[in-house]
Amino acid sequence: MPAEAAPSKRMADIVSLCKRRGFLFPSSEIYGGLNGFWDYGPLGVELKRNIKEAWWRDMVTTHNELIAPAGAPSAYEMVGLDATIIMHPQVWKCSGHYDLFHDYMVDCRESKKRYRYDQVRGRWVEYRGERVFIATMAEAGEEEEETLRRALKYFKLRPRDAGELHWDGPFLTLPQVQDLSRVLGPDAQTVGTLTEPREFNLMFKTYVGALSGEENVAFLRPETAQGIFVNFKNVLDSTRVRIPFGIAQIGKSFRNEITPRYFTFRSREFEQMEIEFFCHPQSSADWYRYWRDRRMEWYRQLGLSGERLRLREHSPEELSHYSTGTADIEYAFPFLPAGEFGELEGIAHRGDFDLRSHMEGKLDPKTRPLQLELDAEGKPRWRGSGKDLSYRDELTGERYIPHVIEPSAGADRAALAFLCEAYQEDQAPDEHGVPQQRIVLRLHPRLAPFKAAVFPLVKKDGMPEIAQRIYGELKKRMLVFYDEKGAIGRRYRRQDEIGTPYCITVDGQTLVDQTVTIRDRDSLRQWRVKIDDCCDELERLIG
RNA sequence: GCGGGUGUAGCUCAAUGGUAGAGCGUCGGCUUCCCAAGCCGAAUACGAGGGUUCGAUUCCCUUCACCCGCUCCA
Repeated sequence: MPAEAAPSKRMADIVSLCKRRGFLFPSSEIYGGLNGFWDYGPLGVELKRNIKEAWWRDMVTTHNELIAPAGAPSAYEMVGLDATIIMHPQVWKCSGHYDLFHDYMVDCRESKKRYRYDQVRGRWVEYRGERVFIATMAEAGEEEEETLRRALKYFKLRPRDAGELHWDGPFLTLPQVQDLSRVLGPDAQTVGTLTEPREFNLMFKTYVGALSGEENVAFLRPETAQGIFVNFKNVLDSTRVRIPFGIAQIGKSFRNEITPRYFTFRSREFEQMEIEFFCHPQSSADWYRYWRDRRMEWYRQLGLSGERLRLREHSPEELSHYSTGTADIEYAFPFLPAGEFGELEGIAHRGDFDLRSHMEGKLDPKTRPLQLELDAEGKPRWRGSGKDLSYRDELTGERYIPHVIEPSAGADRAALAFLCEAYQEDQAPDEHGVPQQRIVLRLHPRLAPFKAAVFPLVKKDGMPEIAQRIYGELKKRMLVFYDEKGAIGRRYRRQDEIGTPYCITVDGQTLVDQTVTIRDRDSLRQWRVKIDDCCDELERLIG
């Protein structure tokens, strides 16, 4: 193995290749680009399509509902869905995204930290005529001690002088404080460093209809999952599926990320590949384990087999309150510091939180068992649809609200991981047998943009005509590339750099015995096959 | 959002207060060759806006984008 380049260098090389070869471009680049948005070029779109198609094929179309796959508790059904990007605003209120993605934040000019407006708490204190609101982010049990400590420090007093401080009133949250100029920020030394609260809306807002007003505000979906939940009953009523079954969806989602970063890793517009798998509460834990392992295996089989891929089970503290299990499939992207991993996919046991929230109204995820979230007047914070989203088992007569296992993958992150994993610089001999550096994308043949390239060895003796005929035949079955320009070695290298797994070359012997060579990208091995067998051979190799 | 860095051809880089060079790549031609670098030729660039100046790619300001460190991360 050649020594790996430094992470940032390696990532820069990958970004450069993506640009050079047409995998990825900055969005609207001629106008200077747009932060958090990326376009897929001619090769990138093929790669991403192949990823999505592999996922859809493996999860949906080739799934046999008559047989329990290895590791699955039972056989199950899978169907697809394609919901809209803009949905009824109430969807996001009941899903929790509206509250969660709709924060007011204050910034501290001194500490450069940012806080959620409603999470900053503190209390008024007075000392020798100066009245200051000591703010803190400390935990509930520690806030008393913390504010005392910081008040003493602010007034330059010793602990034994604590009695001279006059505390005024109970703990308040920042929204209850009128004048931010007298607030000592949670990490500040001087007062009045907090900015006025500013709205941070992580959902993209738009308006339905020609008139814009608060009446017809809508949001671009921040996840595809909700389209599945709100169609749960439609799917049940129209397809005869029975639990356990899954609904799969691929589609764009939008999040107004505060800090888009790391190439396409954290983009504001991105594509998700999600399954909501509905099952009986009693078997949900088994299904969770099945999906977790199944999804991990999917990445492995498509080439993320090394130790850069890992499965990380969330610790109990990390879990949503209603979830009994969540695992992330993570990849050690080269742009991350050594030892750090970035999420490719999350597999979450979501219980009945989503269906019940859309049924009864938004549930409070902090309650257990889950209860309706109430507003200050004791009324439901967000009303549900009121529709019955429970399921009746026709055989047993049992009626229940299914539990949900959610494998949620990022298509762009997968594309990026496959690119990073595939990118290698190795040595290949030149025409004099001298090793030369070679850039090669060792993409899995299923994912490679071009499955093969077809070359005439030289541009004479009828070789181009034969090669073009082969190209025409292959083109009917797969994406292939034709090239007759320049030295043969150079043509091989060009294909190596874009991950084409096989090259078919028409040479002198072809004219004699109607065979061509097939050259393997990774081993550089060549063998001969009959022209007529070319296509079958390739399809066998690609699998 | 804060701090630091960067921005010149498709890519990687260079030079310069008097409008820019190279390597690779690309295209055309020669070569007809099984793993890029043999020959000839060609095209293509100062992120955007403003200011200073006789003149700005160069200096200043603003802005945008990318990278690094914070912050955020459902």
